[in-house]
Amino acid sequence: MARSATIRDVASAAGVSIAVVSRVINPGSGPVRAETRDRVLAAIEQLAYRPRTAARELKQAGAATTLGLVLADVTNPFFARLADRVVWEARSRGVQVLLMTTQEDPHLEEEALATLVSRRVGGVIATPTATNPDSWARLRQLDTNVVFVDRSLDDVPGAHTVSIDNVRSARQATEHLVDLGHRRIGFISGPETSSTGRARTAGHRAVLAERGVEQDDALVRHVPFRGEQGGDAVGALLALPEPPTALVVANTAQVVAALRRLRLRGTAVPADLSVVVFDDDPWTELFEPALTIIRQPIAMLAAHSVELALAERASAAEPRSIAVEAEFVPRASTSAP
Amino acid sequence: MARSATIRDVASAAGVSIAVVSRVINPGSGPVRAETRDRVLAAIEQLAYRPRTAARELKQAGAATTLGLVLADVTNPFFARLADRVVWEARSRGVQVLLMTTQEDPHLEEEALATLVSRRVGGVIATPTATNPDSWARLRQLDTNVVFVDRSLDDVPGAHTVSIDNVRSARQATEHLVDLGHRRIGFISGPETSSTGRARTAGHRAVLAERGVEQDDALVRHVPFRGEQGGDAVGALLALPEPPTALVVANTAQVVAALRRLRLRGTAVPADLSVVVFDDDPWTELFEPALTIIRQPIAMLAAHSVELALAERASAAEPRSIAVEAEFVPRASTSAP
DNA sequence: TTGTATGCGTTATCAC
DNA sequence: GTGATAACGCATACAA
Repeated sequence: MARSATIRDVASAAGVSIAVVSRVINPGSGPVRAETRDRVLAAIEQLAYRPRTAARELKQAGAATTLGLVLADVTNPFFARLADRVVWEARSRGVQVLLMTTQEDPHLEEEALATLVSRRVGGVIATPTATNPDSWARLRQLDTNVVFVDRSLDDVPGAHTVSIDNVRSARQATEHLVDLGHRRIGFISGPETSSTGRARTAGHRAVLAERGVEQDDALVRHVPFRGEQGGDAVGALLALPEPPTALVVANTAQVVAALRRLRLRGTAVPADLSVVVFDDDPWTELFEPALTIIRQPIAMLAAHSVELALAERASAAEPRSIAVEAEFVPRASTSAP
Repeated sequence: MARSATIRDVASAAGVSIAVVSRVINPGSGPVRAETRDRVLAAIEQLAYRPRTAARELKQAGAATTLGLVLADVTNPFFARLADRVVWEARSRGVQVLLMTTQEDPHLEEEALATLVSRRVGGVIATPTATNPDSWARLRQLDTNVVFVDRSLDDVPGAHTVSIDNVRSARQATEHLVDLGHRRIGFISGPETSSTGRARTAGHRAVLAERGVEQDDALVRHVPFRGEQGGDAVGALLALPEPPTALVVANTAQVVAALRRLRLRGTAVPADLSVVVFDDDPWTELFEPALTIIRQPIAMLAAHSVELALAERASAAEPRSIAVEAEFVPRASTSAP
């Protein structure tokens, strides 16, 4: 309850000036006699003094004690695990993470960015929902590092991007199915406005073309990241006059919804339908049958993101685009048609 | 790149003093002529001015613009969903959330608390790992609201607690199984040092006593929240000379590990073993057989936690202990032995 | 209704 | 080695 100790309290308790205390707190910022330092440290200990972050941030503008993490939805296990790793990486560098969620709502995203601006965070890592050009621009204008992870958006100059090689992973999934003999492959992907959605369908289509498999646009479904439309897409695909014999769920956010629909319909996997999924949760292995998955190297995504977000902010720095390799894990949910 | 606008820039651009700008920014803090306000707002807009949070926090000490959320592990879906709701509740009050994880490591927890102290957060919501008496005390000493959620620890005077009624929920699970005819019920719970672990085993034991079912300490396993010991506990229970015919996994963090072991052993559920689980993830319904669960009202836990964490800090305020009701959801994983 | 001046807790620049 | 002192950006008591 007593007003907490300030640098001044420590100074007078140790019988020195605040300048000396400051030097003790920030080693290397100036000379302090060993004996004096000990006295100061004792006073600090005794008063339980902790320098106020707010004051520090105010003083040294370029601080970077905080990182903004703007996720669509922490409920999604993929994002949750990403958050976990980001927090870990940041902490190991003495940086804290401000977590915000957009629920895929551009308005909320805008709001999040505004507060991030107010806070002058060192950098922001985000799964962008929409191009809020003004907001992102304002952030960049403050010379804040912007890192898009998992997804990315065009039209945001200067933003870094970290994701898996989506074209390649989609290729692997489709190749796997084509090799098994499938010719009609349903593909549920993210919105076409998202780089992720575009890349994954592109990889898929490329393989079909190379293998001479007939393309049918009705088999490719672009589904929003949020909501239950993953289930509807499954329903629509299976209701087709010539339904698919295999399915790739390439929209991480919709995996559970899609599988729930499958279970509900009593569709036998892989007997009636082979399934590959872009998601790696412990439960995908517990699922019956164990699911064939694309495993994203989440720790690596986080490491690169934090690295870029906390980089020395040279405004001229070339925006980087990092693609890490995902792992294809064949399990029991895929078989010959 | 240009140094971002300050209140002074706005003032001179609008041809007024900074005091006026401040009043415009904080409505209700003083009178401003409508016409003047418009001019100021225009300048703010034009300069893309945003007041710096650091400066505000420094000035008004009681601010509460930030909330600390100290979780054991965001990878755990239960905590992830809790985080999601906490962020939501906080945001709706204009408060941001600083996310930190302890990985059940007292040392990391201590570190997290230290930085929270430096930041003078409005309150902290935590799933405490160990009693770091000094750390928690220092926090309370700063008149910071401390809310323990899900678990709680004794020895931390002044801390609020929000959780489900663990005794009651454990009772329901055990009653359900006893009603089905089970007499040997395995019980995997959290550490005995955690209030959660104690309450759940207490509820379990109370029912056995009431129903005249023989108690066997070998059937009750206390397992740490972190690691793979949930699986080992399952193995140990099934290796008993007289193995259980039913199992309650009352350690939310160990649910997946326990089930994985079950799956690995090929134990038939519920034929060989009925299973009740303290966890409500979408996938518990997708699991084969669909799991009988205790559904925790996560949104409510979050709402109460944020409420308490952001409450007016009257240091004399009575520490509150809120218990909300969980829902028992019988599904296919439980049957007569 | 508006403006001036002071302080919040630090860091950093100088003299000493 | 150490100590005054001036910012940092904002809110506010008080004067005008």
